[in-house]
Amino acid sequence: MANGPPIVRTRFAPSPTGPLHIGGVRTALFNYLFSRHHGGEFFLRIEDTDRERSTEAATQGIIESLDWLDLERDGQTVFQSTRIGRHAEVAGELLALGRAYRCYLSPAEMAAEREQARAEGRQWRYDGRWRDRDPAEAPPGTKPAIRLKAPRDGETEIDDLVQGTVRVSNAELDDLVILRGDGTPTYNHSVVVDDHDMGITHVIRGDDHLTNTFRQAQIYAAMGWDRPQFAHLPLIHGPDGTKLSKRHGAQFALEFRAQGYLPEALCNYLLRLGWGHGDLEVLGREEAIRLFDLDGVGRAPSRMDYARLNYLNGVHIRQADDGRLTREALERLTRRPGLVLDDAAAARIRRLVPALKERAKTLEELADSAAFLARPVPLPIEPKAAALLTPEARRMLRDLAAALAECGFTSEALDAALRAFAERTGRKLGQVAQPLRAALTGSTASPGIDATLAALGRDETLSRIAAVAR
RNA sequence: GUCCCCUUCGUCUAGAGGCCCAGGACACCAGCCUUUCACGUUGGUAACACGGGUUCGAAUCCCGUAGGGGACGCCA
Repeated sequence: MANGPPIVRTRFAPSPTGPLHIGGVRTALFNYLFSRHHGGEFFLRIEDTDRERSTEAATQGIIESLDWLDLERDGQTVFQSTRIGRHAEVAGELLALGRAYRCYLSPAEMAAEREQARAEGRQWRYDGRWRDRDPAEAPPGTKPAIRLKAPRDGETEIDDLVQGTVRVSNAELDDLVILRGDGTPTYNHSVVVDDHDMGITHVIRGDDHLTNTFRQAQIYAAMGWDRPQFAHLPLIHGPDGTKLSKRHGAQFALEFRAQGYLPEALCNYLLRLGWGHGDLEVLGREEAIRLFDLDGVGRAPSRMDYARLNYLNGVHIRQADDGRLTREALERLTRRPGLVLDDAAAARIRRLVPALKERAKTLEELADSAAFLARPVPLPIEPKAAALLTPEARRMLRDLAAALAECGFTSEALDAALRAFAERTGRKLGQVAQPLRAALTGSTASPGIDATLAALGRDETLSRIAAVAR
């Protein structure tokens, strides 16, 4: 490829006013995948011009979220607040060009008019009263805002890569403020200036920005700048079709992490939510980059389906590296009371993870199912498990312990030993395995009993049996 | 209220005029596998919002209706 600017340059531009929302994650993901698919670049820009609501903690949370999801950025993070001088400069150019003007209508007056209009059931729209008025008539002491001289006739049209051609009559759009009375830029203005200066070629964002795009298009036009391509992604709703909220479940990236979702599973889920490629359901990062494009994105909003996310998380857990899963389980278990996480326990967990991961939907479940391996004797026994430990079963376990003391502790040898013991004592395998499982795990559910025994090792096994045997 | 957008199984989607009395996946139900729980596997229930056109033929094109969403700030 020759030198020169990349064909594709995208950005994710959140405002740091709270945790990164699942909708934002998907926007970031699509921007990332699109740029990577086309061999382009992906930037992060923090839109922190609202000093009141922006926080450093939120910025850190966004970065931490993106890092967790492995959405790697190019270049330095851009902080919009550092660019307000440039925003003002462009506003000045617009003024000089005669494409903008000072408006002395005070915010208080405007609010009053708006209130009045609402009371009368009308929509208030700025009438452009300061467009051609002599600034000499300005009321003293009012700091003017700068408004764009928006076209009044015709229509503004955008060719959206997802939504198709959308147009609106210019009569619907009033002269928007680009610079406030205090000299700070408004959102629509700073976005345009930054996207232009950063050389952004594709603006991929939530559908809630679609109508902003018309106003932004007018700024591009006034400055004589080329517009980037736009792609507006449909929003994500809660399972019931209403706005996703706390009562539906996790909604922030780091909440999903805390609940034990793998980043690749969340990305897989979000990718397939609102995008499809034939019958493909399970995709890793490489494949996603290879196949993703905007023409596969649907136009209708979609609902969050936690059950499906659980399924995909299970699939990715089963595909995940055992060492990684062991570390995850261990880390989660250190936060739980009543466990002894010494080297021996860690080794037991490491041995059983290959079997445990087959049945876990989340890392929390994985940790749950591994916890018994780190529990000191005597184990707490669940009621259903206790019911299996009848006097007869306890006597059987005493005899079984003798057999196990002689046995090699590999799954194969243990399986053979158990079958032999069952046959010799005239029991079905289940009649041996279930009480044994109860004694070893305190539960009625665990991986195969042979693998469980092998993971525990001889000493721990015999000690656990001794605690309940008669 | 005004403007813009959307509408295939409960959910995510495949489908770009005949391959579709609509395919896949999750969820759900039943069977199989089995030492438990999972996994896996086999089968099943289940959708083109509605009404008009256009066409030999429409889930696919057009128009209406209904429903849903978004935007209407000197917030982002």
